[in-house]
Amino acid sequence: MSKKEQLEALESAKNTVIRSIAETMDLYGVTPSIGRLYGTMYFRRESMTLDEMKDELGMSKPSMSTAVRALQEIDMMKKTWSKGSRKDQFVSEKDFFKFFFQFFCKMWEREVKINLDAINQTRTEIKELLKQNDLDEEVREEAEHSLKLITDSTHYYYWLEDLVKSFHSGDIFDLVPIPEKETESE
Amino acid sequence: MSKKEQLEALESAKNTVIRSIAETMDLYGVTPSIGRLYGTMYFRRESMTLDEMKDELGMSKPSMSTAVRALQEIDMMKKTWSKGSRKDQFVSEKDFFKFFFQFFCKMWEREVKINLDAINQTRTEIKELLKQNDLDEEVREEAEHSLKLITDSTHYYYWLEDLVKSFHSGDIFDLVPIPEKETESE
DNA sequence: AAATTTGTTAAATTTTTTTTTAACGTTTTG
DNA sequence: CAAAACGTTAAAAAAAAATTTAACAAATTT
Repeated sequence: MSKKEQLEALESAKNTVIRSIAETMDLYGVTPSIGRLYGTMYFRRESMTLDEMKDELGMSKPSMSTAVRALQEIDMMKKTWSKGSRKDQFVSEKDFFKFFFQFFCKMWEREVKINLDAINQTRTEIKELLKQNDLDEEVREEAEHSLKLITDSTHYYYWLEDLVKSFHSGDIFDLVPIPEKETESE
Repeated sequence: MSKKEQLEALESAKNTVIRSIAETMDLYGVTPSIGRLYGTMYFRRESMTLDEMKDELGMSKPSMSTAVRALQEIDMMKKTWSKGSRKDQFVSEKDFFKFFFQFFCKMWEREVKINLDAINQTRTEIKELLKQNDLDEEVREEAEHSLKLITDSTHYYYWLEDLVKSFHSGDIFDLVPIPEKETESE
């Protein structure tokens, strides 16, 4: 078996994982191309430049530029200080735990903030409406139902906030411990 | 203030929350239209038919049909047995806790399964390659690196599996308790 | 059994998103 | 300081996704 064939066998084996990573990354809101880029870089020890990426994936440089930015936004890629080269260098985040916590905390915090803001505003408005003394009975009943519904839902958002805290603090590992190594990330 | 104006004020107040729900639901992989449908139905006490939905949102019936299916897939909507009507009736899931657990458990289980399957296959292939006695040194080193990388990553997937278990069992509530009511869901 | 209702699938259209090519501004190098 | 390299933005093209209209199949009613 020639060296070339050996390399091809290795590449083929790695591609299975690259594809599965790209496939499941749709859950993190990235496109298949971006997922493929991450999967490719996941196996790299050294950093890559935009030009290397575009050659590797057979895509344009602006696409790589935007893909890299998208991956940086969800903390799956970091710009690393270029040694000799004047080009930007990037490395993939290989610690899935780190990624997991950063991603979901950010996601849930956004969900809590946007919805609690809206709920608070709506609650104020409904309470204002309920003050009206000429309020139609049907409207009042409807308004009270809506008010109760969103007020109840705040419990969920507060709970989500607490969950994020337990992720940030690392308390989650008391409940679900990490089997071995990789504990000392971040 | 006329009854009509009162109703409009209430609708306007509710719309703030409907919009915020629709906005954050992109995190759950649904389109804005589907998010708006869910937000609309969230405030409804009674079930809705496809025709009522299409009138309410000003969209076509096939769109409602597919939207409802998408929401059912992420457990945000249920078909409810029609009383008098022969049309299908649907109600939104209003318990966000229930939704949260069903959604993320399903999501994470899928991620674990797809990636562990791929990793196992790739591990077998790389180990097979490493058995070759005429293996080029550079290829061997590269193969061993890849093998170590994916083997380490299994710890993450096993941990994710455990996390899902603690969600399913309810153990998560020992760590992050629910403030008040809504505890007895599912 | 014919006609109607209901939900879904199929095809066509529209809209949105992704990707590329071209152009630009900044920095570096000679 | 001119020329080249680099990353990004802008505009155009291509691809993908969402939406609608049309057609269909199953069930129900008359």
